[in-house]
Amino acid sequence: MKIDMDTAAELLGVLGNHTRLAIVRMLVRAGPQGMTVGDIQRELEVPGSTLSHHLGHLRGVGLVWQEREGTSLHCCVDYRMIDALVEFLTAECCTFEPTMTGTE
Amino acid sequence: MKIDMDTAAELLGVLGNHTRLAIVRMLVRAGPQGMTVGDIQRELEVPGSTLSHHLGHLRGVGLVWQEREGTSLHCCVDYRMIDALVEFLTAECCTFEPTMTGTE
DNA sequence: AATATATTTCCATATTTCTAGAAATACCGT
DNA sequence: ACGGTATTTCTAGAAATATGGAAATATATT
Repeated sequence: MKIDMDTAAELLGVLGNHTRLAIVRMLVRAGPQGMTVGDIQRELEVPGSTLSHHLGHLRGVGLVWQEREGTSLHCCVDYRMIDALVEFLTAECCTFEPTMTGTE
Repeated sequence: MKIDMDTAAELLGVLGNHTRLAIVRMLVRAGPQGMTVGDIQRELEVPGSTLSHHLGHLRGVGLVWQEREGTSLHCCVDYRMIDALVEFLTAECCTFEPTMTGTE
């Protein structure tokens, strides 16, 4: 997956918050089955409304998706987005040679 | 170079701004000799005070350092910081197995 | 229907960030 | 010392973000 600079800046901005980065890290570690909002809330000890707000951000940029299971919402991270961000940084910001794929 | 989550969040936040990401990308492409503030300003067409503000942020987290040459200030990106960020993302956020280096 | 649990939405407030003009500072050439 | 170019600091307004309580919504159980 290839992302442009606007998308990259957006992803970076969303991850550039302590709480949200912690959420993503937790979700990554939780593996494919993810965690419920409540699980996250208990671990992070953050009010529900605040957590929901942050999850909204993460959902908004596609880093996290949710699936209802009964009364709970399972949250899963989309690894592809993180991979895409790493790829962007590596390709665009880690070399002083113009990108070899020559997109522009 | 290994960074912790607070540092990573800080770096991500600073890079999560369109203008600043553009600056870093430009500096990376400019190579080791970097660019002057004026060069950046001409390319980005942003007021000096605004640019200076953003450069301050980048300097603050160590992503950019500056060296005076006459009346101009040469700006250079610290590749190690970007590498460190990529490493952090790869190690902490790209796998659902606990880090194999077992730091905690 | 009533209750309980899980989560979000609404709302207000506090704080930070972005932006940029104006003034100040730094350096250089004459 | 003066004038010019480069850049920062000061200042402030506007916009965005963060936070969390209270009410609303969704689902399940009895």
